[in-house]
Amino acid sequence: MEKRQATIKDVAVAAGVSFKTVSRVLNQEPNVRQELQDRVRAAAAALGYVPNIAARDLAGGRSFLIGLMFDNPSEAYIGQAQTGAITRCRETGHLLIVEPLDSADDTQRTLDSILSHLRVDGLILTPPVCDNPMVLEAIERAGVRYVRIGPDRDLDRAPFVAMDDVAAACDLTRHLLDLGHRDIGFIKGHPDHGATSRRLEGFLRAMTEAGLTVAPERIQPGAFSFESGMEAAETLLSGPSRPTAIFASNDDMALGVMSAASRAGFSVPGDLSVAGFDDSPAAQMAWPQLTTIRQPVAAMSAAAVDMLVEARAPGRVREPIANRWLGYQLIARGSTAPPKRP
Amino acid sequence: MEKRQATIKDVAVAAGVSFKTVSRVLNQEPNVRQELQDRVRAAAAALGYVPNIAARDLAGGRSFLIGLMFDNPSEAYIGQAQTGAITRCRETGHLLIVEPLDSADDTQRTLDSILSHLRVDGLILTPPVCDNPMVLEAIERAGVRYVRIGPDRDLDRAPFVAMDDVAAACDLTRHLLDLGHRDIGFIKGHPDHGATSRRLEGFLRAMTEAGLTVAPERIQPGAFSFESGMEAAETLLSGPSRPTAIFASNDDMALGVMSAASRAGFSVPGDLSVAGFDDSPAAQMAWPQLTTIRQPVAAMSAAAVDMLVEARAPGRVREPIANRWLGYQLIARGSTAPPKRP
DNA sequence: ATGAAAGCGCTAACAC
DNA sequence: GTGTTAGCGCTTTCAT
Repeated sequence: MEKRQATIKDVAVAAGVSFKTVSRVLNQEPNVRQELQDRVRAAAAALGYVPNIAARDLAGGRSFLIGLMFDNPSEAYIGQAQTGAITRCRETGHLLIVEPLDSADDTQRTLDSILSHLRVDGLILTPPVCDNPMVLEAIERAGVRYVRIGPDRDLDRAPFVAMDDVAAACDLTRHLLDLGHRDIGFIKGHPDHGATSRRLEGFLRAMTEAGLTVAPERIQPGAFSFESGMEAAETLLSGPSRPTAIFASNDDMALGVMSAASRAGFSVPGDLSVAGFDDSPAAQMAWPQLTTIRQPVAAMSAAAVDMLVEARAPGRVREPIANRWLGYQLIARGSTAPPKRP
Repeated sequence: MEKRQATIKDVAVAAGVSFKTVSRVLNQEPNVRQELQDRVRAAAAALGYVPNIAARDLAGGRSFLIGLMFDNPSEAYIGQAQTGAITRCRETGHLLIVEPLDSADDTQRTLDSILSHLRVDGLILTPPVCDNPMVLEAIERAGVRYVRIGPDRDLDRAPFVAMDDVAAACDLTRHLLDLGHRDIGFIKGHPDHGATSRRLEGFLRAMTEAGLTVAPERIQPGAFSFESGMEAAETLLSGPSRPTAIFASNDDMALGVMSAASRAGFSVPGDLSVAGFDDSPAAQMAWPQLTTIRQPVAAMSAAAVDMLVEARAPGRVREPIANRWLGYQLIARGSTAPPKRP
């Protein structure tokens, strides 16, 4: 059988101080002499002391639990989000609770029930739940603090961590420019999504910075679907002159572009370079593989944990959490190459 | 701001009893008159009372946290396991904690650290961590109760929930027999895996029950890999007489069989029926789609939660947890059909 | 069958 | 700077 876990009092006795001083050291509160801090830490280490979460919760109102709420069709995305969150949680002494939501049964009652039993210091929401009004309302009603990952709407409603879509689109466009492309088509995303305008903005900025102007017909509407990418590509490739590269606002549309291109007799990347966005699993299955932008999912959820934990640090006033914009990763693969005719 | 959460005392006042009686009702302890039970429950419901987990933990030593530890390459498997576990956790008032392990950094120190901070009522282990000796030792050292899902080795070491491989293999064989097959080849799995012999046993049992004898050359070795399936199929299909169906001990090998068959000029299922095991994602992507056995992953993790929760029910002596064998699902798809020549 | 008292391990106010 | 005194909300004794 196990020996009884050491408590804060055991540490206090071993260090020759009052147990309150131990508490101060553990919580990094000010007003403890360096010498005592060292003694306390040494004693804690020697005893293998681990604070009792339940007691800290009961007395201090902090559960040291972080919740991850999701309702995402992509298992891979969830896996990355969990990994990133748990890694940071371990560093901060928190535990990660998962709360998968099944859009089917998410009645208001179910949500309220889940939330009333949930006792976390903060909740992380991934897309698309992070944009679900009913969920957000339930969480706010329950008075739980939350951080959204890559939200699409209502950016002022709550703190979030997101990828810098503008910079990423800018960078991806520069990749095409560096390859030698000058005439680049762009396919917009679904108009309801916030990312749509940000990606367009990044594209235009890079083009402008390169001293290029973009003809209006080079910018086609899309809807983030394979079909919409195909249709847009047909339009872009049918005119009297055609672009040497197409930047689709996501991978699904980029795949549609590749399909339309091959049907029209153009080879990728020989006759046409194609770039996507998201690095979805399909991006690697396509042939040639898609050049795209990968979201830093693990880093985003890790950052979300940080934001939540910091917001509840001892002696912290309840001030608003600042949003964070994280870097992305440009994945250059086979679907982009220098244009044949300069 | 939120109103203060109702406590057990509020419920007691509302119900006109002592708060200890409320505690008894909530914990389903004996010795409370039915009338009082009803009154307490009504009061609790009216106040929207939810027990404080931290307080229960501190006083009673139960955290109402269940941990799910995994290190599994298959995101889909993990997703199902999580869904099944969380569903049951919600019913029992528990929270689910995830502990992904990264085989790379699982030093003994890391494991001990993780486990010392983990404060759960029980741990669920999925394959392959559930067969990792270092992990099991660390958990036992930490004195944490655990249940394994689909373990492969050391079945007596700790309670587990598993699929009945023998029955499933038996059933899948019967499916082939019912289709009219009499000469069936079998490809064994990797010799190190416990499932290997169980699946063979099920196959042989069904054949025997059908009054058939199996020639030794109809049973080929394999290693659960695509290549080993291919090689085994080449052997099975090259002899003077060939089976009309092949039962591979997992999907990867079944896919190898299909590949070898088409290379040898046999069509599936026209000339040869092929059955696999596992219902891996690839089983649906193949053409024709694979007839196979699906493991009840979600049901298994739900059962694991049950076993853990029941073991800690109030007034429960610490008696051993009984293992559970769960049903499987036979997924009949296009790769199996009646034989051409009877 | 019910209630009263004690205390789980810690943090939050206060003292000194 | 450091220690003391109260609880947090519940379960556990132990009375009755």
